[in-house]
Amino acid sequence: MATIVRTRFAPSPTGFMHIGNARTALFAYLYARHCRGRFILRIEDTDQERLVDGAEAAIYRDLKWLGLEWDEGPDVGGPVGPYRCSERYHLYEDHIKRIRKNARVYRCFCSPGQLDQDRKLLSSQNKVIKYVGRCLSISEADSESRAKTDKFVWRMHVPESGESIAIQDKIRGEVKMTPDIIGDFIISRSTGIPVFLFANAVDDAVMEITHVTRGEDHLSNTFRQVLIFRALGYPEPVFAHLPMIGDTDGGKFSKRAGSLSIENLKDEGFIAEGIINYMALLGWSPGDTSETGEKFSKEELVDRFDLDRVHKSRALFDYNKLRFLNQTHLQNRSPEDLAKLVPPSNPKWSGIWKDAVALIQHDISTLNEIHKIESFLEQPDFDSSPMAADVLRTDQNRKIISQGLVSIKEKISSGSSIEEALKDGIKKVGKDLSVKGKELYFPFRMALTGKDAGPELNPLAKLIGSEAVVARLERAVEFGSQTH
RNA sequence: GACCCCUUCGUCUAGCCCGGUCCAGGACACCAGGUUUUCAUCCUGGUAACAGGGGUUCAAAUCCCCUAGGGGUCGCCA
Repeated sequence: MATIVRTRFAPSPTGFMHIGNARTALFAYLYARHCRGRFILRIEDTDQERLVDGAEAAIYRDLKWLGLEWDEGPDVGGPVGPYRCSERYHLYEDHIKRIRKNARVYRCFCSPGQLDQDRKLLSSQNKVIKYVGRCLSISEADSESRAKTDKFVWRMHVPESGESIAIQDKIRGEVKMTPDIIGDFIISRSTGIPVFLFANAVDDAVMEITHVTRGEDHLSNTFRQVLIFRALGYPEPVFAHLPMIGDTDGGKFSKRAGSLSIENLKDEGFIAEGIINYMALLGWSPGDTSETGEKFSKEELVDRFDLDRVHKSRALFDYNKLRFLNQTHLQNRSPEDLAKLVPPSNPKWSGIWKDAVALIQHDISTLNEIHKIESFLEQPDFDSSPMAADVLRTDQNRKIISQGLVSIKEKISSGSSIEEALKDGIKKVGKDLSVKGKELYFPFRMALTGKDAGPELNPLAKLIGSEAVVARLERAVEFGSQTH
């Protein structure tokens, strides 16, 4: 029986999903799909105090929006469920019992305050900070009787003299740690609920996760989890500790994590294809891209992705590159599609909206920028634009525009389309007054749009129609003469 | 403080395992030129990096050692 690759994404519902979480999910997803394996979603809600209302729903929403569909999870079920840790307590209890038989596990009655003092003392002496072992020597009989009245946690003992513990990491290779600095660690709280370290290891084992992909921040704790796997007699999974993502400002990523949440990015007008493409390139490389470019669809990523090519060092988030990649994916979409996704602010534009969107589709990096086209659909407001005044009030430009207007009107009345009329009209003034290039075109752009940048003029003219074109030019001439 | 991980253009990275083809390639950003009779799009070109120091070798971005810097962990958080 060939073992099927099983990866999981195991977020805790304590807040929004930021780009770091999402990238972890993406890598687990891509690897599973690449290997034709299974991608599992597990909600780690063992810390009831930190649960945030709606956070679990947000996880589903964001993953779905990104297109990272899971094969097993709390909502869809699966063969090794339930997939919510809070519904698996009976399983953890069984495993606590089991580990008591297989390993040195003991009750610890130390209070949190006591433990805190211990750590401070150790720290002031520049010693390794770990549990001092105060409760290790309590006899089984004493332990049993104290347990009836006192609060206690379960600790797993780590012999100091043991061999160094090695883990196999798919990204970092073999990583070793000597056991004398690990210390006896808590596996179950005084409430009876296991800590993350334990529940997470048990779940990964029972759910037969073959590849544990997670952030590098878990690397140090992995050694304890390996001890748990061994004591329980479960095979160890392959670990893949992903590099962290840092902030461009050099500051801590978490400080700006809010603005880098998936929800926020979506609100800013980024599309799933763009975000997926960008995240894949953060910490992973497809190799030589000089032939292929860096634009990849999710399917192409599934095809190429492998944990072997994940980087070891952390990557800094680069907003510019996200925008660029988002733009390339935006250019791929049909104008109809985009028009539907981003409706016009004013329903009166519904009829021409698709064509309007087509006009700026290639100039935008986010969906929200589509609305920029709306300002070109209205008569420009010259009065509030110093630049328009500068341009339209020169003698030469007034002449250019008014002569052009005459030609354009003639063309229209002789049956030309507005595009043709505008094009030929401008050409004619250019010839008559022998001006060309920017000198010729800029006055018309300003007269028609009131701006120095925007979509191509001829298609825009077609979009707004001949009446609007004439009206705008007339208004421009009038405005240009006001102070003369 | 201890331990673990990391270190190629400003940023993401290729190359590193299997030393020579690398006075280090691509992409974003930036700058310049071209196309579009403006801007943007698009095309072409340019600036820009092997953290530092020792070794090994005919030859090192690539192998070894040290130093420095960055990150992570050390919680009845995950």
